[in-house]
Amino acid sequence: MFKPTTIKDIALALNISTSTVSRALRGGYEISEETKKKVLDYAEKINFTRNPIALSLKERRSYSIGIIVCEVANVFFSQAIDGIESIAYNKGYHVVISQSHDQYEREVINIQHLANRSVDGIIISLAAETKDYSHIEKLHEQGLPIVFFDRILESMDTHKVTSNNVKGAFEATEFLISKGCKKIAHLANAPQLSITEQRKTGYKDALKKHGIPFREDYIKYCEHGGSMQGEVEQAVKAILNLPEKPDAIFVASDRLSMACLSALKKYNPEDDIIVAGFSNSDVVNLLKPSLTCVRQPAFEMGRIATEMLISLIESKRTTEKFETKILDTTLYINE
Amino acid sequence: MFKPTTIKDIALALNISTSTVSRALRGGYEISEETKKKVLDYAEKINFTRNPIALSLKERRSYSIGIIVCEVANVFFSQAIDGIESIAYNKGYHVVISQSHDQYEREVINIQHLANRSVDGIIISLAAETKDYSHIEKLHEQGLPIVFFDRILESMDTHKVTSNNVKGAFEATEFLISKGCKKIAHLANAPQLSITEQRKTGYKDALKKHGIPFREDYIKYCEHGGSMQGEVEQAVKAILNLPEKPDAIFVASDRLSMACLSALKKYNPEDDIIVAGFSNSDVVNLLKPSLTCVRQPAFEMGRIATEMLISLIESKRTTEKFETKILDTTLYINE
DNA sequence: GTGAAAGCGCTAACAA
DNA sequence: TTGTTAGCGCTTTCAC
Repeated sequence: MFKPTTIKDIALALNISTSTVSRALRGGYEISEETKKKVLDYAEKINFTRNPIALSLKERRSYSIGIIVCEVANVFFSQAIDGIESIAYNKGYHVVISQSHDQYEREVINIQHLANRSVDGIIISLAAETKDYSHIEKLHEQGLPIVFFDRILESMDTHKVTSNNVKGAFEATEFLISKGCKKIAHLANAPQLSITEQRKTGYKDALKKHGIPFREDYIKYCEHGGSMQGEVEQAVKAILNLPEKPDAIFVASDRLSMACLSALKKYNPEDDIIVAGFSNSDVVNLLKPSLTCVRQPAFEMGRIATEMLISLIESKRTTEKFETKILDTTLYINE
Repeated sequence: MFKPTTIKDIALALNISTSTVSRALRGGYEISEETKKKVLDYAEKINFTRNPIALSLKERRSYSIGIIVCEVANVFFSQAIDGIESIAYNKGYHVVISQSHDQYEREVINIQHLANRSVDGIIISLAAETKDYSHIEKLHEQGLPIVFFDRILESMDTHKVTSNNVKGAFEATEFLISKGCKKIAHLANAPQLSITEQRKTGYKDALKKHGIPFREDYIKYCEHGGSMQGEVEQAVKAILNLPEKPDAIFVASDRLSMACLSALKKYNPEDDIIVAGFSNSDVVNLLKPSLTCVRQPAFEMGRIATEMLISLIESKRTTEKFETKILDTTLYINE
């Protein structure tokens, strides 16, 4: 069996008490340089590290933060994770990643699992399916620090980080209009998501500015964020079968964008539809059909969310003022 | 502060002892149905879960497994993670993911962090940079269960899972030959990786079978697995500048494949080079230049590795017989 | 069938 | 400056 050494072993070996060892180890005040050095040297020699589990139990915190995203196989989220890690590491926190796969049930299980003090706080981007938020609200009321990013819960009073979805969507749509498109469909994420509403607003604003009438039937939603088999294909087919076939599609997410291109390749060999959409993919310049994309500052969003979370965790006062940071997107044109 | 309820609270509320509560909660023998029901109902009502940290301390195990990959933003690894999760969840284990970013230093830090009993075992795919394995060997000697997948450490006696890299590389290379290519370069990963050697072997075997002379200068290595800025571009340029310009490239990994296509698009507008390489990307059919790819059964590899690891963790006997599973790849042709 | 008590590894009063 | 002790939340002998 894997049996690590404990401070007791050190105490025994050095013939001192465990509390002395403990004090020496934690940089300690109230301890002679001599004993301290002795302990540190020995600890170094046997490659000792304190048992983080015992530490957690004692200090009632784990120095780890939980993060819940729909999936890591999504460049936006993996970049955000890198941003989160970059801060967390420096501040001595460990990062525990879990995936909801856009399913409500998985989100509930994961958050429960993380919560019960196996993490000190949570950074979350909601699952597409989630409509009921009580599992999160309950924890929040109990005092668990929670920071939202990307897909946020507007109604909850805590820190939030998003990108400027309205503006991003506006620019993408306006780009399509500038290309001469007049019949612009919108392939959207689940309607209950914050980002869906925001991106839809930007889309509508752009249409309005350019005098193009908005038509509700030009929007097709993917209730499961595109994670359900055939979901996106269905939606794209529906768009292609619209009474007046669109000449462009504005797509609301990375996953949807890729699936949309695949579907178009399959069902629209004429290749007469221009696509613009949210995507942080790094191979976007290699794609055909091509994709003009709205890029979110994912890494930066992750950084900021983590700074916010750690500040929540480490602040004694519960009366911190909460803020919502909105970061700008950039349009990356591919033709 | 976040203050979860404990069995003590339940005991107090129900006016019984903590040990009784504990017994009831864990399905217990030696307990009356009546008390058991009472406790269970109450626990249910207040949505109680046992503190996993206290449990870990007591049982000397965490019911969590650590996994170290170079990066999650890589379809092969994210699929493998999904496979790992699928088994781990069912067996009651939590999954802790960390990324080495192909850096030796990060790998060491991560594995140390995971090891000290905050996980019960580790599944690892080595970082491209890693040449010294003592950080892993030490833990292994101490009895920490370790399973390798993908990039394995041949010399360590433990369970391993890989795909049939030799065969996969052979098929990809043979495909290029079947297309009439005679000057096939090889864009390779770091030379110390197990997969690099294996894929190179398959490549050489195919050349040999078809009477094409192997030339060492046709192989370009990426020491950092492509994670270093400009690394792949350099290598591709070197390939393009070979005295006899190649008519095909066999690429050794997903990340390298994408970067290679980007570089080709930029530096080889003639588009007269056929590329085949390892990749599990799901957008591969949308790429231009196109990429014929060798797909690894990532999900399955993750599943198997996890089953192996959990069997190691749960077996009392240290004298288990170790095995190396080799799974077949499939060639996915794109033209 | 149930409770009291010890202990997992560590820290932090409190004593000495 | 150092040691003794209690306790973090839970399980598990050992009594009753």
